[in-house]
Amino acid sequence: MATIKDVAREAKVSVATVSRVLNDSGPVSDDTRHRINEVAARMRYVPHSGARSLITSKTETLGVLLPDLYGEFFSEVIRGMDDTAQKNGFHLLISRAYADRHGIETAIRAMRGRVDGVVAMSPDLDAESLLNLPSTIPVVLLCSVSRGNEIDSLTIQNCRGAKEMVGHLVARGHTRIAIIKGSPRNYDAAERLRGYRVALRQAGITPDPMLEHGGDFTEAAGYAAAFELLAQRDRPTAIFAANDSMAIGALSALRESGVQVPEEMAVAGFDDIPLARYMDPPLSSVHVPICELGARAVELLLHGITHKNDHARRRERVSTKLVIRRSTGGKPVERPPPRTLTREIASV
Amino acid sequence: MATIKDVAREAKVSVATVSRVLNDSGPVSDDTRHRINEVAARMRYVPHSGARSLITSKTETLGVLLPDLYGEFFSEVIRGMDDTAQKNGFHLLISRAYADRHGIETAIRAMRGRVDGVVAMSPDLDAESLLNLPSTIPVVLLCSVSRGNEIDSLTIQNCRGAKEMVGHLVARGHTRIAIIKGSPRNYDAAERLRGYRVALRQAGITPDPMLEHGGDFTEAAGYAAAFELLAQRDRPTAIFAANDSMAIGALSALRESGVQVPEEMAVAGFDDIPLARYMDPPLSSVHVPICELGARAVELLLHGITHKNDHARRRERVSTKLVIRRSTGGKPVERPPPRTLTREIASV
DNA sequence: GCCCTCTATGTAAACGATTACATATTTGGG
DNA sequence: CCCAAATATGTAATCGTTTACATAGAGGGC
Repeated sequence: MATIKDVAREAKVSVATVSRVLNDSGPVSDDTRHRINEVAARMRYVPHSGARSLITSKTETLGVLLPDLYGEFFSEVIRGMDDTAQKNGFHLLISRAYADRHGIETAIRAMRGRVDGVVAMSPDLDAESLLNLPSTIPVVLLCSVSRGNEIDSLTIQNCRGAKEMVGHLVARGHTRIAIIKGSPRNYDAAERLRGYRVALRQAGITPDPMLEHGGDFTEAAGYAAAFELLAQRDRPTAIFAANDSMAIGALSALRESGVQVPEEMAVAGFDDIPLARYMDPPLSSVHVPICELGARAVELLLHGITHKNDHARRRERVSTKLVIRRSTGGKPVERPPPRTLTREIASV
Repeated sequence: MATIKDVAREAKVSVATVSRVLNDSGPVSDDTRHRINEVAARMRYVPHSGARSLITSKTETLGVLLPDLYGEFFSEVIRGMDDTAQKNGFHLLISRAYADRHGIETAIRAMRGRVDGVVAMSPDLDAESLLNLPSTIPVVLLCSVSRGNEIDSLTIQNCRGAKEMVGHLVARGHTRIAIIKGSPRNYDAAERLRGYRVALRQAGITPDPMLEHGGDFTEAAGYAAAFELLAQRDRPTAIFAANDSMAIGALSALRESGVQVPEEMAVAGFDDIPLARYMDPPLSSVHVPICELGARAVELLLHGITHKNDHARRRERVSTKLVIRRSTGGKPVERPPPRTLTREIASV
């Protein structure tokens, strides 16, 4: 593979001049500049990033630490991150890591020298264990906060979103509203549960432990939970699932049980994954701009990297939006946006 | 940040000895070994990977080039890749790139020096344009083949899978079977279409162009396509969608149109995403082991990296499995696997 | 007791870039 | 026409590793 020396030799200049052309630093005559560019292109020269990072102590790479993620969320958050990173000339080094202290620390160590900063998604509530990270590099915490710690963090407006959704159910006359909770030690799950309780209290309803059912964000969990809720003596009239996957599982269970949605049971989710509107009935949900979440996380991180010194630590929150569809008996029918494909759409 | 020199000074040895301990190369007395390990741990020393890769010309990082991907596929394929990579001490540098020649080439160039090999997913049919890549590093092509080229490739058994599904529909008595095709220039889409046609011909049915409807793998496309197919004079009795997302869109459209599935119209998908079984009715599909696909791709790549010289080029294919549920009027009800959560499941 | 072979360690040269500093050439003002 | 300033280019140190080679004891066979 061609090195800068090869290019220099071929163009009959010194390596310094080649470097100047490539980085556009220092003065070079137009003549030499063109010659060097031509030679570099011809030889398909690409600077060795390792060598470069050795001397500049910059890698132009961001580390991304993710826990085990379910479909839509994973791809969307990475999409947002990658777009923003690429726009700024950065690469993404992605790694799945156990969300516990040891896992994250190991992963961050393994990345030292490879990255200029890290976005760590650790929805685990133990985030405060990240307190004394060997945080010699900037870190942005995604979907969790580090108590009392000097780490940037970015979270979803979980509590507000849940509050609004439950408020909507209350407004529609429901008083026995169940929740299918998210994974036990999960930050998002905890916040959504909090929002649920706050909304109930605000409506003068005392949260009933029997109506708070465990879950783990999977369809299977929602499916199982719905059966159990149905079997209760004093059955709820509405189910708020902490994410869409569980809501979809619940819908499936209700269907099998012959329970009409939304007439006999209203169902709501959280996340507003693309599929939500294609459910039967279309699922009311709390829209989360996942892509923007990723984008913003990278922006925060990049800011932390460039302004390493005078970078005030921040905590940001991306806002959610209530999306009401038929599963809560909301608006009539929301049609998916028409799309013209091979032929015109005839009968919509 | 601590360097090898710092450790050497602190442990009162030369850098060579430290290096030997860290890489377990060459003889070192137990005494010094322990001392160095202790010092290194205390100082939180981590070797600078750039410097290391400079001299060893290994980065222990794999590049992953992905096109715009939809949810489930994306996360699963990365899960498989990351697991296998981590097991072998490798990192993943992930980048989304336009699937065309220019995009891939640019992306691969940008990765030079950063990675030891690349998994490029370019479902675009133009894959043969990758012929004369500056392929100085091993490349594995995912979900596409490079015609006549010396590049490893790994694909899904699309044709066989589609054939089996359409065969199943035929076996159930359908003769007018429509297909909602995938994205126009997509390899998987083309192969699934081919399987569809082969199956029809084997059943003595001549493929009807009117029954081959365009699509692009999105729910919206399936939704729109279903309406159009319904509006046809000689309506099909079964719809085979080239992926599950479109099948789900189609189900939604059929529901709105008051068409009974599977009685009036059978529906089948491809991919078997987790949601498929929670649809109404549960969706028959062709199961694709996406995670394994990613894992196998990395295995192939790692083999290509270690046996750079005597590595015979390969083309592999991961096999699919027919999963029949109610949407094609198949078996009775397939229950999701029971899951024990907070409480025991009572009434399943 | 000598020499050879291990074992343990150190020295210094790479690897491929960037960049401060030095040098050579041109330009222009007086 | 001379000198300073600006422009163009080269030289060499440096970043943090690995590793071939050199060196120095220690042990053992004769």
